Amino acid sequence: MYSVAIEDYLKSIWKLGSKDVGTQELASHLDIKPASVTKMILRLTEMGLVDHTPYKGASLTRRGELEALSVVRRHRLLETFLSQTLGLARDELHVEAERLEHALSKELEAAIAEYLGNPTRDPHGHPIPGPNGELYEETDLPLSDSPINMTLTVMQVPDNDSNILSWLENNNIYPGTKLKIISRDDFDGGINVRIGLSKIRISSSIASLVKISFEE
Amino acid sequence: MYSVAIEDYLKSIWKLGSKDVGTQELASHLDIKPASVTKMILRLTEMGLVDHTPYKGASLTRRGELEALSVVRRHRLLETFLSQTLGLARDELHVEAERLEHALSKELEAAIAEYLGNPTRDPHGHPIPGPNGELYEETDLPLSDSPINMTLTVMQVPDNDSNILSWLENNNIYPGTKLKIISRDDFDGGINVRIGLSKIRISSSIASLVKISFEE
DNA sequence: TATAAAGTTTAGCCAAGGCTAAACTCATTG
DNA sequence: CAATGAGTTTAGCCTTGGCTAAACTTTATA
Repeated sequence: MYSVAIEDYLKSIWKLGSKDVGTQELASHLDIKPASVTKMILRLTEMGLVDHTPYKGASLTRRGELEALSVVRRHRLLETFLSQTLGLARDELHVEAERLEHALSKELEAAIAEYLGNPTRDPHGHPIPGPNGELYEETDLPLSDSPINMTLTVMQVPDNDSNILSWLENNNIYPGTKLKIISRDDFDGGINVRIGLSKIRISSSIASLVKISFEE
Repeated sequence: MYSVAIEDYLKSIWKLGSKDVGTQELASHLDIKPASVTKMILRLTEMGLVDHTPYKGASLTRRGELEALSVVRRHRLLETFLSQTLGLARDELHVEAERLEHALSKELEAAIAEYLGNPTRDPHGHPIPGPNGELYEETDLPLSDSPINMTLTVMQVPDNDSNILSWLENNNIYPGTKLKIISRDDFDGGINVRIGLSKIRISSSIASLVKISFEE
């Protein structure tokens, strides 16, 4: 069993992408100082969870990646479970799962997955890694890059910003929502969309966090 | 928010009774060394959670007691929740709740309590403290001290020993079970009981951990 | 009542995981 | 191509919460 701190580091590196992650980038993501990150990265390298090139950055080894996926799996299963059983709102899920994920045994993880019918998406539409780190190919596209005048299905909303999330919720945007882009504003990339009968404008920064697919 | 370690100390002191708890007793309950306990007790005293008389023992202050009750509440709510939703067996509950209890926010605690209809007993029959530390009077009696030839209702089984617990379960002894003591063996205090159609013998050590009431 | 045993505390060590301040690297860019 | 500034690392410190070994109390017993 790895410590909470180690699990958080691995999860953060995983979220920040497959390429080398910089010390500062990681530090701000974890809300700690760069010097602390360097120290921990050395330990993680020692443990074989991370590859580190000084002054360049760090990336997960296969072992580190599997551990990160395990944390992400627990997180997303918990979000799904809390949503289904307690009916927590989408914008409350993240913060609760964030702490519980570190206290979930393999057995309880399995029981929850079983109870939920082994879901592959959490309530935000994010894919849930399998018990051995299997993660299906992501084909969802950012709404900000999507074509005009096609019917799009929202597949994912962000999970970690409850302000954005409740704004989206209030505008009926969540996984499953159908919408159509009417036009794009040149000056700032904001888009105007139709959802059912209403039209709303979505800023490009938010639109880049919403993922869609073209399927029915 | 107190650390996991502090919550565990307070819970242990609470479980070990209202009188002064000795260093060694606490150490063995927490499975750490006495010297470590002394050090932590000094910190807890400093924090106003514990009263300590050197070479005599420690007891909870009111603040410490309230915090302990909060941990116990979370633990027992979690056991109840995991039992209800996932159908975990009574002997699996304790160990899972033991880690989750430290990661439960006030909000989630409230949501779970609400979902369960504010239960006052957990699946082992132990009373669940209220949100402000309210704990109703315990009137349950150890089975080992109970009178012969009366119909008794099992109210509580232990929560922390899965061996005993699964033995009891296999013999249909759990909260709600009706039974009658047929006789008591003088030589070791073991008792012979009738449960429905079957008769079994219960050792005095186990019988002292099962609590009953005389109600219907 | 002196002393041994049992229990408690103190002193000092260690690892984890933060921090600040200072030193170092590296990619610019004048 | 030297210098500057951004980013990274090192050095050294701190707290938490364990540990062992040694010192100290208290209690029980001879």
